[in-house]
Amino acid sequence: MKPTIRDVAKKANVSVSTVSRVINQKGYVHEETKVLVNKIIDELGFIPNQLARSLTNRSSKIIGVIVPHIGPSFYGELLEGIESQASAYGYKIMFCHTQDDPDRELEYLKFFEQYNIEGLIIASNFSNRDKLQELNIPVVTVDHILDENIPSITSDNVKGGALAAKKLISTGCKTILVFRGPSFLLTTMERTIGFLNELKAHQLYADIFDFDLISPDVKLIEEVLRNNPNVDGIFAFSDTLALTALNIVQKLGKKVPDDVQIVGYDNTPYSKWVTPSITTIHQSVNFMGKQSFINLTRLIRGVELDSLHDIIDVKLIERETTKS
Amino acid sequence: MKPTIRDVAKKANVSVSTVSRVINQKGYVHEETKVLVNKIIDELGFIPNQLARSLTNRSSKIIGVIVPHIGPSFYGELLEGIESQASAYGYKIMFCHTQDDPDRELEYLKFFEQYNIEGLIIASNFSNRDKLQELNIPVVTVDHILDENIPSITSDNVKGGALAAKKLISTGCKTILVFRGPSFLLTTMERTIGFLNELKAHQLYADIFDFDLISPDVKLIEEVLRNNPNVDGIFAFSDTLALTALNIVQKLGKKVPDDVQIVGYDNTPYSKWVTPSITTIHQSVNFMGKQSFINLTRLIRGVELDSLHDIIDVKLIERETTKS
DNA sequence: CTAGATAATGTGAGCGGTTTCACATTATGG
DNA sequence: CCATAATGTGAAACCGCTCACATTATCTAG
Repeated sequence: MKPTIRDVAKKANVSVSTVSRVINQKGYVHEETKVLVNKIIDELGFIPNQLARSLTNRSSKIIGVIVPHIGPSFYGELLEGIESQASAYGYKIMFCHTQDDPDRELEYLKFFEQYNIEGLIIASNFSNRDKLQELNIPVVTVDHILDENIPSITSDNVKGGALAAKKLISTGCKTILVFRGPSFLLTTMERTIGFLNELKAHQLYADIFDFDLISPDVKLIEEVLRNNPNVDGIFAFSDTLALTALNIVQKLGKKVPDDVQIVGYDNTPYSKWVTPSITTIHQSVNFMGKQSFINLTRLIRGVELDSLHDIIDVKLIERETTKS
Repeated sequence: MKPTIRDVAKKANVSVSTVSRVINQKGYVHEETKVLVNKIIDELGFIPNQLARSLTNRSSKIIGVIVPHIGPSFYGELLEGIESQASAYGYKIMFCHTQDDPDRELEYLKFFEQYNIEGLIIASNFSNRDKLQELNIPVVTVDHILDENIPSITSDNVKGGALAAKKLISTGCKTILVFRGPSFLLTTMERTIGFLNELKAHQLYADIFDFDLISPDVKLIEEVLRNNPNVDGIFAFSDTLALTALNIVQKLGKKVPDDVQIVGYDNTPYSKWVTPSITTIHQSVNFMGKQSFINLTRLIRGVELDSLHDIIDVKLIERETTKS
């Protein structure tokens, strides 16, 4: 049986509260007894039961994290960022992946509630906004903005779009296609705006097509490309999509970047290794994860945030799918 | 304030214990009162506090998961598998990534202990075997075998190696290189054995080089390839490694698969989309995750496992980096 | 030398549940 | 018809810990 605080108290010949004080470094404790108690704690291998603590404290040292998927490297990196920061602060994270299913979201919220989580980081396109209110705990969203009043960390998608546009324009593209994600995503819309604005400034225009960013419909891409034989520039909203497009473009007998230039998004690890390597927009995902946790702990402690909506800079990584 | 069981009891005009019986469907409770209590529970939106329950039950409904990283799609998929299964069983998972640091492992074990986790899934190459014993909870390892007595789920790495060898042999490779992972990994050794055995059966031999599977040393690969100008077959232990090698091989002016054939490992999403697409060994990672959770819950319930060490089948996915 | 401040420790009531036990009521059967 | 079993309910102890408050020991100053 695991030793409890009482076991420690008994063996040290002090009261439970004294042991508690030692553990929590609160209140007065004589130096000698402190040493003694710590020695006994060590001997017994006593580890305070966090569940019991949480019960009295209402502070579980647990935060919840909701992501739509885990597989794609974006979310993997995000989780890594959050987790490493969390563990440094003594927090544990409970996470779930919703697969964009609102029902699962709800279910998970209940789960979290049961464990008195102290805060919630949401990286999915969350649908149950009102339920969130009921929970009455600090919430931070990442990669999305759910509500004006809910703090968020997003990357500068408008700039991302603009950077891609500038690159394609400066290298002479005239007939440009945008292979973007589903239009209900904020990221999709922002990148689109950034991109189109930049084009417009140069009297250019682009046709837009919506795809699944994770496993795009190959046939559809091919069809689009066949229908647009004059295309000389593509802005794809994920490297996966860029890679798939790249593949098909080549299959249709065009040279990249000579005939068609492509800019992807995410700077996934493999984008560097494929041939030709993919020019892409880099987001500091790990940093976004860390930052979201930091902001969340601020909210938990009741500290004002510097800015409600943090926007993380992005940059263009030039590689071989664009001309120089 | 969240409603407690006492609030429910008061409003329903019954005792707390009755409410508890209703919730847990234990012991006798009159049908009518059951209906009434359930109605009130619903009205109040009462959700039993899992922390409090855990305290009496010693069953936290939490399991711990330890992975070395999260980013690589292998672990992402694994986590997805575990998590989806866990949530279906009403379990939550707490996870951490150790980055192969034994100290972090220890730290996390303490964390987990504080939360009375019911079981542990380890997918990292765990170093603190003895500490594990002390924890005294069910443990399952995935992708590794830590100990004869600790149940494991691994994929059939020997077969994976053999499949790769068969493929390369059957398509005429004579001068073969193995680009494997670090030799301290079980997976590395098993694949090596499977591969070499198959070669030996055909009086063939391969030179072996150890690399980091996630971010391999590019210069080193290039050096190896320059030193082995006659190579006509490469077995790489990850798709990342395969892709990197592919890249360099082409840079050195060789054709894939005409001059050099390459077999990768993992069947990562992008392996299908690169040009040429990568022939690779597919592991059912998601399934491994699910299975590991299922086995773990068996152990938690004290049910005997069908087999202590489950081995999941692998298969060869033929693509364009090998001849047909 | 004693009052009052300060340091050190103990007591006991929760936190929100579960569970044992005792008791009351109703059903079964010889 | 009364003994015995099955059913339904509540009171209270307990899970392991924290915290407000009470108590005692020590110190300092007048």
